[in-house]
Amino acid sequence: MSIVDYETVMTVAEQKCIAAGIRFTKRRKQVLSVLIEADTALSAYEIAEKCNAGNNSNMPAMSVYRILDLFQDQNLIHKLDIANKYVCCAHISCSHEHDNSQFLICGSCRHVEEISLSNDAVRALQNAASAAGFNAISPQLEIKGRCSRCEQSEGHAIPL
Amino acid sequence: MSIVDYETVMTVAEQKCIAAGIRFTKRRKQVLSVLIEADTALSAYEIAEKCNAGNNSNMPAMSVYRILDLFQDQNLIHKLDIANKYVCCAHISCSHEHDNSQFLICGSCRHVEEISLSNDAVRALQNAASAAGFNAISPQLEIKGRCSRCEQSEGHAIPL
DNA sequence: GCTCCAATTGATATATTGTATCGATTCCTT
DNA sequence: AAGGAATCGATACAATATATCAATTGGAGC
Repeated sequence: MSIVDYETVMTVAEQKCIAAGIRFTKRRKQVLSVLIEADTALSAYEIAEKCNAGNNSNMPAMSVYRILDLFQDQNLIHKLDIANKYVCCAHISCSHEHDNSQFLICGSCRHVEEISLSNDAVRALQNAASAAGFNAISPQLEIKGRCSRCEQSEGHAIPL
Repeated sequence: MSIVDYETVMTVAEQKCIAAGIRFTKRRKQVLSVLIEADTALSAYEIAEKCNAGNNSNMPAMSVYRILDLFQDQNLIHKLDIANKYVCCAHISCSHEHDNSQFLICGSCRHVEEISLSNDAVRALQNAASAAGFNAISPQLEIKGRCSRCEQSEGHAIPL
């Protein structure tokens, strides 16, 4: 994140929560705020730490997990299963709906790009899955890789 | 697994280990054996349990992790990062080399299919990655879904 | 404003997955 | 048989995640 306007995202998030009949509390604002400002994926415990950095706040990891679950239900954030980390949805403030998400995750610096695959590519995956007896596949795809920054500093020494 | 001939796989694995200058010990045979006979992905601790079921064997989880690392280096097994579970490579006894692997993972029953994507599909993914600044992507792709068996018994009630 | 109820949070315990470390043992080479 | 590397045993601990139940908060209706 950090490309998108902070205020816009917070506002849209609040509206989404209200529309869903849940509260956009101080705790929840804190968590979302941390994720918006992060430029990498964060673990639940890292989010808790950042919430507690400096302030007099005391955010237990437990609460973070609860809030993360809730935000996932609202499609405000995504969990990256291959990294056990969480990112803010890059499309919160877009007007159009996104019913699928693809992520590129840098194995070195954990930087994450949320991309959009072509319909052809998605269809090719779905066809391959169907052929193997999986008609339903997850709308979320996670691809591990190495971002150009890390590739330059590391070369090809470290395998993916 | 369990489609492929048990003996063949064990023999090939032993040869691979010898060729790599490492031993194919009793412990290692036990672990590989469990993975060959499993029809789902297993966690390290599940593997340890299965090794210890019935027998007088005492396989510590620690040893399982060590052995899993070693087998991964030899490309005999794969770790499914989105599930934190391990599967036997479906191509151990194939003669040709496999430098990439794609997995379909059933979120309900954990059944795993190791598939081969078309070159076109792989290229489409790589192009999308490059466009986002990731020139190097992992040769392993994991796709969550629901196998036809579970789809029939569950319907579409449970989201992916 | 007050009350009641549901939503939210606090607090603690515990499960699951994985890594670090170091000494003991095994096994191959010479 | 001895030396040394590979393997294993044992213990500790870190990181991620879930379960549970009591306490608190915040609105809706009176």
